[in-house]
Amino acid sequence: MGNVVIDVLIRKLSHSSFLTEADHATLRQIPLRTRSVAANQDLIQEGDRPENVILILSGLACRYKLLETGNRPIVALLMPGDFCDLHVAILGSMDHSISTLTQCVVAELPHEVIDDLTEHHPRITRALWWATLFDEGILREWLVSMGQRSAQRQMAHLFCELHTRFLLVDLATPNAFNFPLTQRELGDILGMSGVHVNRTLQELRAYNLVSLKGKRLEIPDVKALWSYCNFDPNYLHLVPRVDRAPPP
Amino acid sequence: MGNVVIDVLIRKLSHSSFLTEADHATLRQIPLRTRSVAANQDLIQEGDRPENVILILSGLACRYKLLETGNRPIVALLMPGDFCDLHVAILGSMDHSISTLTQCVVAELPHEVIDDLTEHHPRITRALWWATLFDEGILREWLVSMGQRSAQRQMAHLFCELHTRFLLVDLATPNAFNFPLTQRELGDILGMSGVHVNRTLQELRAYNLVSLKGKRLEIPDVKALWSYCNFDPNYLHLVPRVDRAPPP
DNA sequence: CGCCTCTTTGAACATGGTCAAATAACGTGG
DNA sequence: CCACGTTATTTGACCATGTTCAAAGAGGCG
Repeated sequence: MGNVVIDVLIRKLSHSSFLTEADHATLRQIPLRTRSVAANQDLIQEGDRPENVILILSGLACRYKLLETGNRPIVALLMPGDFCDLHVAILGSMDHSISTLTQCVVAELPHEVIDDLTEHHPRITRALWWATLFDEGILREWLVSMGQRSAQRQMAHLFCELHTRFLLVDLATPNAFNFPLTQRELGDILGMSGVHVNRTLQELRAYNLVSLKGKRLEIPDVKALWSYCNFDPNYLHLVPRVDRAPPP
Repeated sequence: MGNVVIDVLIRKLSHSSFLTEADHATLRQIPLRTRSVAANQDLIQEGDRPENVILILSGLACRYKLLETGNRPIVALLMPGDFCDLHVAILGSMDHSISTLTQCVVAELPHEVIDDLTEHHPRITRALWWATLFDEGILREWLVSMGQRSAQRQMAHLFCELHTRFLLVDLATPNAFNFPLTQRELGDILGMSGVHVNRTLQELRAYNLVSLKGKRLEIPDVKALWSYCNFDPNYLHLVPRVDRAPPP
């Protein structure tokens, strides 16, 4: 019964601890138009005023800005369960572009669906707001990483974060996850050249902190990696919140 | 009649183009408890679960994270009209701290006020949401700046942004604004050492792009500064939005 | 005046970028 | 399955940008 592809959204939003079973049912009743998109295709471009809200169902995508230099800094990674452009309903137009990094399956939700949810389902609304603030916390942490951490620790920190986020949507094992990006793309995320990404990666490998081969990242000792880069997942707001439990 | 100190909030939110005169009146009726806070005092600390939402009425404050290294990267500047912690109502706890940079006057709003607004005033809710997304856009741009722009252009870009933001709340002239930060603090924003801030500033001065003396920043030729760093205020979403005008 | 903080300067050093080329991996068509 | 072209990874050498450490001026404020 209902809509099973949206389960990945439910799985993510459940970490906000706002949703009830009834809300899950509501979400599962949303009619979805899904489509498959090849790798390296723009889903949305800067300046667009899209009619639909796009939800990633599978694959990896990114937010990026195109600079005059030709560089293409990546300012966010989007994974299954993430919305691309919830905020366009409020802001009116995109201030950045979104592209797939791998082949993706996405769902398109008409704005009316979102409007209806925000009108009639306060708990779901809060969960959606939680999701945008989740993204904002990540953005702050990336800014700190970029400004303050060494290349090695910055990269290690990113790996810790991605591991945690992939675990959220059941896309990681306790010690590994698929990491389909090229080193060049990883450099666009970390703000460093492809060459330096390569050297940094080799150092982390030499320390036995990670191994990246065949598009799969293995973390032999998660605790060791966490402590190497002082990873504290607090900014992801996943711990059970003691107060403000969802109303019955 | 009503509450004049909240005008700075109204002035900022008016740029979202969601609010009507009736909404302005609603906001002016909010009872405010204001207090003055000295410079360099924490308003909120990481991990706090504050009862009230804090609104800056005058002065400058910042979001920052305290690192193991003792460094204190600043991840946002808060100016009059900005909320400190709207998102705590959703996330439950702070993932960063907030400190004053100068003496500030702040207002404290009980969460119930926010809850009431979000319950009964959809246009105000959208304007508040707009404000959080405004912050997120800035965060993305800071990330791009940090990762991609040279020290000079990164600093120039920050000055352009601050000038624009101060203009929004009538705290800048067409060519200048008060800039009370030390070079060390500016370094915490830009992710560079105090020494390098000094040298970078001197270069911008030598190019006649800015002059910073006596805590006041002058921009002799705004267009020149914009084009020097390719500043495009699009990410601040201030242009009138063609669709989705506020309902009558 | 005297103290403290902020700004400025210099010199040595470290980190990461750029350029160029070699090697490896991947996908496609034969 | 192999040959080929293409893209990704790896390596080396040199260069640019920004850091660190140390110390000298300038300002602000009691």
